[in-house]
Amino acid sequence: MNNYKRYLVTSALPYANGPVHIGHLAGVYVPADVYVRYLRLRGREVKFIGGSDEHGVPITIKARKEGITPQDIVDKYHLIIKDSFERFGISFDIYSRTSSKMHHKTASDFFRKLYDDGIFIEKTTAQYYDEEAGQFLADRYIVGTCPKCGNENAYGDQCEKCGSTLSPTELINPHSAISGSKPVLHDTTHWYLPLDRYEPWLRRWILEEHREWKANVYGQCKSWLDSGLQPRAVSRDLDWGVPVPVEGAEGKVLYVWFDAPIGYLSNTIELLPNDWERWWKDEETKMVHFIGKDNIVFHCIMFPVMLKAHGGFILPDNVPANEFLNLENDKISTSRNWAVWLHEYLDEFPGKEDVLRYVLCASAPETKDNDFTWNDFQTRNNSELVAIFGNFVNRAVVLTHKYFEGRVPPLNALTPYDEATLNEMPLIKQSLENNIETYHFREALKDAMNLARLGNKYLADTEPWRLAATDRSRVATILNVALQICANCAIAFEPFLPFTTQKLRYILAKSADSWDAFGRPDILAEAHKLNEAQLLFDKIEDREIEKQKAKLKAASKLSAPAPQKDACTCDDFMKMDIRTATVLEAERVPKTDKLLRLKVDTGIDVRTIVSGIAEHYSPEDIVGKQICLLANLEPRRIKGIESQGMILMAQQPDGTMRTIRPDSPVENGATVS
RNA sequence: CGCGGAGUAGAGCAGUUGGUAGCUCGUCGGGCUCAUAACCCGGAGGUCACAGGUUCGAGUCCUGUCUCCGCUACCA
Repeated sequence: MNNYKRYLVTSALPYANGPVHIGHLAGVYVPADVYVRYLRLRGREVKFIGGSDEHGVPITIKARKEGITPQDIVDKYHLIIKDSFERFGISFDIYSRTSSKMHHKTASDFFRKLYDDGIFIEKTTAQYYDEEAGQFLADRYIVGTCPKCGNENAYGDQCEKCGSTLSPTELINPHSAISGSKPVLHDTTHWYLPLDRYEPWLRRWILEEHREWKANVYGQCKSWLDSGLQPRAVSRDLDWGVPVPVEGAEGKVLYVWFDAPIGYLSNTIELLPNDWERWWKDEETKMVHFIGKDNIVFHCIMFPVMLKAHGGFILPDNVPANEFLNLENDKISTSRNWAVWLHEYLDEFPGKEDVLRYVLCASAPETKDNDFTWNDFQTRNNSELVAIFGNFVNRAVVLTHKYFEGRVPPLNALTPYDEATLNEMPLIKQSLENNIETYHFREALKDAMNLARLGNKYLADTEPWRLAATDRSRVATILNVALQICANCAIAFEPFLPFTTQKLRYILAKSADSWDAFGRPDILAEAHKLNEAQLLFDKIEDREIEKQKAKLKAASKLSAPAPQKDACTCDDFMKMDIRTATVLEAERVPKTDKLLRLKVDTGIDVRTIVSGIAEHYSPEDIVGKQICLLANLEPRRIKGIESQGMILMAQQPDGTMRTIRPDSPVENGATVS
């Protein structure tokens, strides 16, 4: 199984339009770092490649919004990200960026090679163009009325109200989400990677030769392959990115998903300008991509096809994709600021890098989405790191200082129980190795913790403190065994908790051991002098946790009111006929989640209104209630029902809605101004 | 809508080829006192999402249903 000579490990390139948060860490960087640290410790040749992904539309939008250049954005976040990874101990051999010269050249050459080999299909299509902003619009940045349900805020690719998939040209009254202007259709030419031509090869490579891939990865690939692959555009009309290296392709750049994975290659070349080929072209190199589940198709379908089409490159041996981490029962969201940011954590919990590494690894979303809570963070620190691991080391070292002046006592006659305990260590080592090599990092970490548990149990069962006065020779043996377990912990935890093991080695006055020493009962020599005991971990108090919870809530845009809209004139407002009305009847619109069909008395007539409030009001709640109504809104058919007006609702930042109504009943049809 | 993943004790997870449901935390009881009131032992707690089916036997295989997540904005 292990005939590989070296390992090339990549982790998904974080997108440089925001800092790194715990979701990124748990999904990708912590497992990848554990893996490479383990490999290095075993003496394997390994390179760990990372970098920022700095191209793509969202960065240009963000820049426009903030009135700065895309380069300003990526410079800012690249630095924050790179710095926070370093402080957190993510041990990249290189952390570079896709805006680098090397990457531009590599990606450009890569594209050009495929172009010259006639791999691409060239197609000209009509796309919406925003003349005011001077750019073509991605589907998502075109907003208009859904032709199927009448929702005015449907996106160019999908209507979120009725869920139907759309193309931008189907939208009624389309307008640009960037400038608000009406987009026009312009012809544009793009290059497509014909994934379909590689389908038979992909089927064999993945479905037959890589059955060992994780269920989520394998299943997703199978699903894509079974539904048939389509050519995929690899260029975009945009002025931010790697220019398409073809005559007459001005104003076009490589699609960010074509460009980004090449970043792994560029960054390797940057790291090893004279030696990179060994890592990308030699069949004896094992390439592993650590990613999140949203990236599966790009790393398992697109990038391999790119590498295959280019020729001469090895392919990934495995793509261990993780699921997502939630935070306090809600999705992590950059835009809503619902996240724990790494750089802030590092500032607020100095010296506790390993606590976060531990918690994220112990509850990593390996098989399904998982939830990070601050309470869980505290519990894992206090009842696992402090109580099991830290406490065991402290007991062993304190006892040694107390009875043997801090020198490792001699190992005298072993009891069967001593031997059984020592024999456990190689078994734990074996299990830990198996788990890491099969990407089961949660279980591997549990193995390491079992070593500390073994130590605590050993001390409790042998009770050296009771024998101190009567059988010094026996106490010597017990403490020798306990200290050997400590020394083993210093190796076992090294991939997971590098800061802690460094501290532990200091306490043991020991330089780093190789992995081969793990499992051995004689790592520490007799009479070896230890340093003073110090605590590996500190308890985390309730108030620190409460502080974080409060901070999260306060920072989240959930609690921030929406910003003020652009100014409007009095005339604009007076055009609207807002009046009071009473709900006479209400019923759910079948097969919808959000819609209620209401019959209301407006004072001038009784009319039907379809309103998207079913998630906030049940029909019984609202019948008989007085409400305010925008009466002269153009009628619109929603789910086949004509809606003659709109009910005024107050929407809170968390999305919940309440009706607006007079504080005491008024006559129906009273005008509101 | 479709496709993929997930649904196992209060919480977080493991259950490989079908053969007595396990682990960690929490909880309750006991022990110990070297240790950051930490540690060790024991108990309680599960109709393995739901409904059918195959089988001597199903958490595991088959069929159907429900819920969450992804593919589909920000984003791992």
